[in-house]
Amino acid sequence: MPGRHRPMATLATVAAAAGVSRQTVSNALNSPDLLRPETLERVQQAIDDLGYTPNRAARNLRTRASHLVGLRIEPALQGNASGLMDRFLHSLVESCKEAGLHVLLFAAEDVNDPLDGYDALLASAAVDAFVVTDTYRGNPQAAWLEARQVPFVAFGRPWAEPHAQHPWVDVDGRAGVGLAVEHLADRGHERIAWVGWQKSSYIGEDRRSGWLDRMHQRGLPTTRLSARGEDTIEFGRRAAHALVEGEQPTAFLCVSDTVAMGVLQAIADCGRRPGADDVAVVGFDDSLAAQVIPPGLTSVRQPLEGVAVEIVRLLEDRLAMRAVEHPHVILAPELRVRGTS
Amino acid sequence: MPGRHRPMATLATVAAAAGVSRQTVSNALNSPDLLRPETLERVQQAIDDLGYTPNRAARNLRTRASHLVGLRIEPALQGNASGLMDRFLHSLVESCKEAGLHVLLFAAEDVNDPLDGYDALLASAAVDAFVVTDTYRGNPQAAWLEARQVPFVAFGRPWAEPHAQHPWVDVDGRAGVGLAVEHLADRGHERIAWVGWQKSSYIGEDRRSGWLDRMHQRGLPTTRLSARGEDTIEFGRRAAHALVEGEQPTAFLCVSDTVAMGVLQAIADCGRRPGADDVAVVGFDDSLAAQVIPPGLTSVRQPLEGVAVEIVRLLEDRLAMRAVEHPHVILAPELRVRGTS
DNA sequence: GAGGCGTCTTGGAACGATCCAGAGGCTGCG
DNA sequence: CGCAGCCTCTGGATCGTTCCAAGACGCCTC
Repeated sequence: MPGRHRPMATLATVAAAAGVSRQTVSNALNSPDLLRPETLERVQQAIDDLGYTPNRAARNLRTRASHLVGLRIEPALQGNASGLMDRFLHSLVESCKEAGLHVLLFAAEDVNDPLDGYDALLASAAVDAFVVTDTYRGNPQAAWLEARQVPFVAFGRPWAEPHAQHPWVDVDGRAGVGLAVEHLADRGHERIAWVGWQKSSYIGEDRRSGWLDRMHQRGLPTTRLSARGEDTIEFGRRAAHALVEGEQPTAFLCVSDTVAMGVLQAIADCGRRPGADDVAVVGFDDSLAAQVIPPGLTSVRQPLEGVAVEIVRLLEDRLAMRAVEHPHVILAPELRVRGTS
Repeated sequence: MPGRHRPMATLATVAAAAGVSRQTVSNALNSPDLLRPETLERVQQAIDDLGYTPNRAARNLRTRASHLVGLRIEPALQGNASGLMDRFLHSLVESCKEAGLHVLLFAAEDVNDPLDGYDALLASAAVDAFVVTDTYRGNPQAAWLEARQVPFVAFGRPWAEPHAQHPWVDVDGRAGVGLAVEHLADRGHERIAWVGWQKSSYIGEDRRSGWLDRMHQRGLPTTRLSARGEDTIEFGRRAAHALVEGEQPTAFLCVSDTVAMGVLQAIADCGRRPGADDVAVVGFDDSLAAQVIPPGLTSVRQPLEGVAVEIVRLLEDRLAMRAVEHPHVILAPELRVRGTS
């Protein structure tokens, strides 16, 4: 690194300038109430004059804390995750800032190993904690991190082990879909179809249960109104065509915006226009595409800003070693109503 | 931070275990060729046995380098930037990993101050370098950072000062649009309209020049075939309607996917189908929406992976204080052909 | 066999902060 | 007046690594 114009000020420099000892300067920063006001001001003056900022590395070494939070960045998925991650990341960085933390991104050597990458950062004490995001495919990370007593918070429930004790924050997909059912039913729709993911997807089944339960609650039919498949446009299209040939639903509730795009195509194939012509479509994720496609896709929006806030809150508890009784937060999404419904 | 099960191994621990001095262990890691093979192996064995990893903070303190690269994350924009950032970030993290660097995200207190946030990280020696991304609105950061001799690389040319000497990497928007003109002309289109951003946008004018020049080169008309406005769907729609009423272009070349979405809507308004019906549309950015909207929007794709690689390469030069003669890289985008053309 | 050289190894110092124990001045109480 | 106790401030030690200068050792040469 090229040298600075002035040699960087240190505690000792400031101490000399203020005519006090190093420790006094340190106290001025970390426990100002220990100083006599007069001394404090003198030290402050010296700090300002010299433009002093504590050296991170030295502080980290001594306090054994880096105030960095590691986040493993997953390969950009083609579909739904893209765009979501953007929003989440920004909120997370913002929330971390409030807490005096920074976000350190890292990537795995081996993408398929969900543990890869964590170890290295941990062993070198480069980060204090982690935010774990890809819990949807099981969460070996949680067990691994917990065994090592590493502070971390997961975005996403431990579906496979519902009683896991580690802190997590998640979005109530089920409630979100429930909202959508309400919305559609209020507009007079009765045959509301579900276009979802495979049974093996915990998240997919959670969202589906929101549809199923609310439909039953309102006394609406669900038989032969449900399709399941992968998260692709193509699947959405095929599923919609099949459903139309069957029970002729008037509304399609989709597990993701990607699938919803396929459904929209299928409707266009039939020469009908969603929103008008008595056909409604609702997606999930409020992706950019949902906002952009005419006439605007109604979609369930995840409160990622809130998720970030809660994650950081739990992280702070954990870092401060405050025991929290039930460190689990489920946030309700909201419905963004647009032209397709 | 909660204590580990075993107290973390240190250089001294390893040295004791291997029966050598601290320095020898350090050499085993940093300049293994200084050691006799036999000694090296013994040390290696001890390192493996104890699961030793050098402590980052201590190393940072001693070497005055953090191997962290700061990236200021901007508020998620509604439009084109979203999704792009995702792709870029991932590539950057990946490239940084190759170089032994990590990416540290930070946010500004005051979003409107382009310098905010850099100072704090710099003064505390938390990062070694920066990647600066928002050069499109002028780049006071570049001047500021350069004055402080801080290593950094910009993503985006210094439009306002073309001869600035700091390293930067950019995408050749002009060439990308040129590609699109070729593509459309090859398909027989002659009246190809430009739907772009305001004259005040450097990037917008750069892209437009690609259209203008290539059109002239091929002897195609451009008068009354150009519209300029803001980056919204609504503008795209209005502009397309106006153009259709005028010169009746058969193809629309758009400065962004967002604008292109508006153009697509306008075409649908007229009851025609892009791709079929002799109307073509091309966008810019290859956003998620472009991939998802039927029948697929042809779009210019920025080589963000390549951008990240080049940025890190320049960053390494800079960090190693290697003088590079002309530290500027312009990468060519490619055209993703889809249904709309 | 002494001197010189190269290879390998060593202990001490330094990076810049915080922790710790204790010194000095002041007040208040017996 | 003496002493405990509080407040304020100090100097030394420490975190774990790398830099530095010098020591130990073996080998070659004269």
